[in-house]
Amino acid sequence: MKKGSQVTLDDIAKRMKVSKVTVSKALRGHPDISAETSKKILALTRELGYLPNYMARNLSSKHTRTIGVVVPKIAHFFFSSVIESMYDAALAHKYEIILTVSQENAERELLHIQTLLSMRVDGIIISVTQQTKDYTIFKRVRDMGIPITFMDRVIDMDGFNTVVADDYAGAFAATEQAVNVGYRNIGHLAGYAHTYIGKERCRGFKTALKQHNVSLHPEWIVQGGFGEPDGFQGFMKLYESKNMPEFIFAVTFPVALGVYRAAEQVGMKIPDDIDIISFGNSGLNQFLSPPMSYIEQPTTELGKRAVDLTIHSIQQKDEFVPQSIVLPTKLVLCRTCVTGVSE
Amino acid sequence: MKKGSQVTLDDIAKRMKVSKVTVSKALRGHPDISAETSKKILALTRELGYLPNYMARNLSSKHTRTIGVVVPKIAHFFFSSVIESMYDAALAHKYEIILTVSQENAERELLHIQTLLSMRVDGIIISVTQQTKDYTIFKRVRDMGIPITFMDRVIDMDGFNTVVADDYAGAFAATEQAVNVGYRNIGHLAGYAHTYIGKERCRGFKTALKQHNVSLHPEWIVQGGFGEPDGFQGFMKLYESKNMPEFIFAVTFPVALGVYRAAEQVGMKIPDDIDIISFGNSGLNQFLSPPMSYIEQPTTELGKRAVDLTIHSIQQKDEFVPQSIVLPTKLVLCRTCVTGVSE
DNA sequence: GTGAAAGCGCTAACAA
DNA sequence: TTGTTAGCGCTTTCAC
Repeated sequence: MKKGSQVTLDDIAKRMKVSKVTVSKALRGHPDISAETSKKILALTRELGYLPNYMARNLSSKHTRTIGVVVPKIAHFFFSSVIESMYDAALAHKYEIILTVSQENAERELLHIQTLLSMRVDGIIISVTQQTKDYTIFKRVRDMGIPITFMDRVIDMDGFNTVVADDYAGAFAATEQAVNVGYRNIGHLAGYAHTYIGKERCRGFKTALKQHNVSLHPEWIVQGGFGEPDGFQGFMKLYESKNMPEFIFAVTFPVALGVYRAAEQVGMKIPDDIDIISFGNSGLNQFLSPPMSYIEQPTTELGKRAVDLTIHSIQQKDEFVPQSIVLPTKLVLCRTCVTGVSE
Repeated sequence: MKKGSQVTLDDIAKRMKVSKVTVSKALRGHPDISAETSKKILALTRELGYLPNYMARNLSSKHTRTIGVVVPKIAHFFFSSVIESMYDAALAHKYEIILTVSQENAERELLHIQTLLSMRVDGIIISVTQQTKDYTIFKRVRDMGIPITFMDRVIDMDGFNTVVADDYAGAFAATEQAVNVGYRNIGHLAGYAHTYIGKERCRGFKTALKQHNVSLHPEWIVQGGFGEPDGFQGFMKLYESKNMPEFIFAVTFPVALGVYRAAEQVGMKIPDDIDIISFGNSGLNQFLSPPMSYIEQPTTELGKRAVDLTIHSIQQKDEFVPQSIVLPTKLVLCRTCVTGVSE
């Protein structure tokens, strides 16, 4: 049997001696069709192994029950968790997810958005790359009437759905915890200042210091990316400056990992020689030595809410009002950032 | 602007006062069209922000340049790495990936395959769930003439493409290493015996023991799943039997993690009280304490080869010959499975 | 409750 | 080099 020989609506219609319209309606549970004909059609359909051709269906119906997703990375605890929950949420609504990966590359991101548009997805969920600066495509998508929701890595422009963790409050809580256990010399490996999460987490950090009258050392806020190598380099930069803080607030879990690796390399013990807390974690945190305290991100919730919101917007179609969802984070204490300084 | 108002081939054709066929050909770089008209068309196309409607294109062209992928999990180091490399490989061939997640659920797996079929993907790559027993859908897909390649989690039936790591040889090497450093009491947390990887890894384990004249204790081969909790339980079962091996070969990295957690809980030190090696690893292995020795799986290669092979099969279309690719693994030594027993 | 006609946006085959 | 005709498999609209 060749690929072309898939059974079609017409085949079923002919066998049943009804029109294909009847079959089409029966398959979609349209109330027009009598229970009896419906049942017969369903039976034959199953027998012949009929599978509707979505291309044809979508072409005439003008919607695809499909959501396009663009993420910067997959092999990354945060994103893989979020993505997995998106798939679950979509399934619950009988929507399909079309996932694409930008690999932190803005050009590739644009390409993927165009592909998703060509696939005529009903909505788009996106976590932008670290270097996304051109927002014209997003405006264009919105003007085309297809809802777009930004998740976690949002952009600083209004008029779009956003779903984020409470980056500010989480960073504040983490920093405050460090202060509470007695640290006064606190640094921050901060990621990129031009991204939303970089900005918000840094703001939470600074505000917490100020509110607790702890002096802020600008040279201890080091910029960089959000990955493990960035954490490593950031630590090294502090280390080589011969003027290290006692404590580091890492902007992401991978950055914190970089610190673990760097500390090991230069022979500093965590948490005694250098203490740390991070924004975000991974399932493997408990196996770190020592297990690190962290701000827990609601990954499952993030994915689910992004999907739910997008579908909601799709269904509103006409005048849709952009919504912003901010999800609470949680401070989880393990074996860092708990003892404080022995003065 | 509403969603319906996307610009179509016809719009461009009318503006250009040519037929839509000309435009269609120009867009696809068909040699029929003169360079000059082509250039003009491309320019207008860009200006109007035309994006081809893949539904329509695919409906008439009978292929989609799309590969459906079904995996049991995403938030898992092995799969997320493989998936990421699949995306890269597909991009290089200008194919799209439609990813679906079975969550280790055979029913959901079947559902996803049907969806992919409805989407008329040109080929399918699948890693089956731990409980997939019904192969009729796979035969059906094959009979429909659409290539299907199994990756890592393959089935025991011929006539399909397969891409796997050399599970047997890897398990053999791991076990042999344990023997070489002096262990004689060696156990195996083995996963499911009815799966291909479970079977092959166990076979490698047994063969290595036999070949080195190390006696095999059936009670030290404990079945279970491939996840972290399974490793935990497996360890506990051994522990509670009051008859523990000195060494454990873990069938997967998550299983090994379970052992780490269990050992910590009962107060046994790795590698002194109980030593271990695992099949597979994760980027976080170096942060374990102690870092574990492991059999490295060629995740990137696995993903790439699966995609390449699938596309190859798609392009052969007519008489396609199923191919089996076995990729070598590598023994990586860290701080377990290196010292051996102090007799 | 059922069906005929039209068309979704595109490509394939063939003419001109 | 360009255009005409037909049709992919389905849904929609409206008539019966």
